[in-house]
Amino acid sequence: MERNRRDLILKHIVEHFIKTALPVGSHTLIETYQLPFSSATIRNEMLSLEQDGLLEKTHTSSGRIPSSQGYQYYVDHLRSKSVDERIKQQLQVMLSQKTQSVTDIIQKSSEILSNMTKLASVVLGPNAQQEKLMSIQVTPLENNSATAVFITDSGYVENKTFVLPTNIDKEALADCMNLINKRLRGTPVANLSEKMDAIRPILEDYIVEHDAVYQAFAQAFINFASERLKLYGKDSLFNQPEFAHDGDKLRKILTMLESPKLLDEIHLNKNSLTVNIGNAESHQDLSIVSSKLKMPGEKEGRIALVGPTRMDYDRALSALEYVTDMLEKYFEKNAEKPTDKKKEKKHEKK
Amino acid sequence: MERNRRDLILKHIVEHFIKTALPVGSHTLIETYQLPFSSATIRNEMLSLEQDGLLEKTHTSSGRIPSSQGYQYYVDHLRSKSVDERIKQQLQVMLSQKTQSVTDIIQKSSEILSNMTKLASVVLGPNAQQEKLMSIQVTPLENNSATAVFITDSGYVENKTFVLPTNIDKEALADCMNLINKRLRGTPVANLSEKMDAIRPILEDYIVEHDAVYQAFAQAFINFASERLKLYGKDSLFNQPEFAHDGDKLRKILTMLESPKLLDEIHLNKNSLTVNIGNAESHQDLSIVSSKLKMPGEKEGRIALVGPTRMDYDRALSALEYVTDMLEKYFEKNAEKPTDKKKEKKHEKK
DNA sequence: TTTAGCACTCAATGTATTTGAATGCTAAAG
DNA sequence: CTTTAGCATTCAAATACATTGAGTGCTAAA
Repeated sequence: MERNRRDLILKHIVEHFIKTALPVGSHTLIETYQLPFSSATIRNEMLSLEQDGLLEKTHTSSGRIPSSQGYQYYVDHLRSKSVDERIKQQLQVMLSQKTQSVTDIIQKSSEILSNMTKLASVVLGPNAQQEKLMSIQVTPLENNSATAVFITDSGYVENKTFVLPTNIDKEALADCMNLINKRLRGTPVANLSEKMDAIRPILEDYIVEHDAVYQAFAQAFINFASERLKLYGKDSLFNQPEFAHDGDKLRKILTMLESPKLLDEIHLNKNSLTVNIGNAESHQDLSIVSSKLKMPGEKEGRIALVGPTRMDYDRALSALEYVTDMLEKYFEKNAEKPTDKKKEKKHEKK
Repeated sequence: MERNRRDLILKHIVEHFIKTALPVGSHTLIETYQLPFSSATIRNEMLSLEQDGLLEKTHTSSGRIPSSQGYQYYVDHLRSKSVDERIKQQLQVMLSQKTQSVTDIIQKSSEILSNMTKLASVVLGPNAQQEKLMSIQVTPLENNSATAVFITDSGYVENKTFVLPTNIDKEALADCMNLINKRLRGTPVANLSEKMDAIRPILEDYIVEHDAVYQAFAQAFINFASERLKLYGKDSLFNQPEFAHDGDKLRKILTMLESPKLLDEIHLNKNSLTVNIGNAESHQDLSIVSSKLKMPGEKEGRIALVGPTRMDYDRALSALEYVTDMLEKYFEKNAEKPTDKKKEKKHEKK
């Protein structure tokens, strides 16, 4: 019974604070939640919770707000794990559409998540070790330039346009690219840069201005290696009251969202589901909730939700859990499906 | 003489306000610029300028700030047109690098502009009427999916991955794509959507799951048609004092920067160089300075600088003028250069 | 036409005072 | 031993009020 009351109070404080963004006092608590205790009792419990580091005060005579630990405890033991029906619906509708690529699906899921939780959603693609180069194509354009297009096995495309001082011989180019493709196909994109040395002689053999091509390739490979990260619903954050009147804070958040630090933080969340609360140094007032996502082809990505420390963790976590679960099931189901080897209609040349 | 003094005062007021963001009073003006008139004289002139709608007061007994018209007059008649040497240098260094594509050059120029002016820089690519489709390639991936890559004549790449419920016959696919390429090459991307009907029968002929491909193409064509716009140095805006303490305003600005309205505004600037000042409705406190840019192949783009109404117009305009001038010269020069028809080394098959 | 001088305005700043939601503690009641 | 009533206390936030100073407009003299 004792433990129960303590938890109940903490739960209410966290949830009330999440709603109002205002410190919660003993009196408010009794009134709004009709608790059968006196304010003094609540105060005693609050004192104890504070001593255990789960609550904080903004000043000596203010109400309490949850501490990082308090949020953590709430997330681990107290939240209701209720999934918004609208998310279920939207996800189902989305998944029922046919011929969508994996990327499409993840992107749309991420948008749904962001819309429903009003948080920014970050998608981290499979890392450069897991992605393999599928094909390189070079298309000559006008003006002595050409575009190189690189595709990975999961359909990620990188491209780079470059200028050749001389016109390019299309046949030589095609031959050359065939060779390079054979050499590089299947290489994890992380290792492409190392293989540059290997293809240089091939380029030299076929193309006068091999250096331009070499540079273009090198550049593209570097881009490939840099983490693929997509951000959705950044604007949701703007509407959070804590940032509304503090331009400075908002600015920091936005720079944070585009900085590599964000990635580091998400990477730190190794578990399948973790909460990372406002660690003073890197992202004050910012929390990250993230979840691993198994993708087809033994690949692994991550979806994360980013928002103010005072975010609705129950909502965010439940939504995130639900969505990643459903996606994994969907991917598994579609992988099982016997790869239909039926040939395409053969077309007789006209 | 009279006209001169008037102009001098307006010029100083505008420039002082641009520096300080504070209303300028008669006394301040004399002191900081050592003017040989009494404060009363200045006040008389200021009154007259105000009556002509070039100055404004924030309250009855405050100093003056320039009105929109005031800025406009300043820009048209008063600014010094001095180009920062650092811009000249940086641009020169950048242009001296070889084998850069047009896009690279424009992108880097835009970054230089943004850095030097501390404003956000917007690049508007050639419109969908000017860009022509160069090539379509479909690459099969694993998991029954495939990626279609579309390239325009100036090297802009669009791609779309889709899933085919059945495995794809590579030969049929290649034949089919050859046909479609022949049919569509050279089509302005704006007109691609219309031509979808024409390619449907071809797809039906060759590919069982033609609908998936059709959808993917349609989607990519829609993306193509949507304006290509790049934004650089958005963060520069954060550091502007007017936005620092007003999260709400900052938020509006940022949403504005990503909204299609921005495009409309830039499009309205038909002249080669115009200033568009804080029109109450769409973008309060925001000004756009934009310039046409002739690109190789009879194409036309636009570069714009976006910042607070109180921006350093002289600096911004001079920089923008200088950069677009230099780029156009560069493009012309490189077009003149006789297209070197020298063949590539022919490679003997091993 | 210009300027000195003066009365006046008003945002910004500073200082006190009040208010009220909260606490902690003590002592009595359950 | 737990709960509660009651009371002194704290402190941010609101309110009111006075002060300051940079600015104006106007008038009358240079």
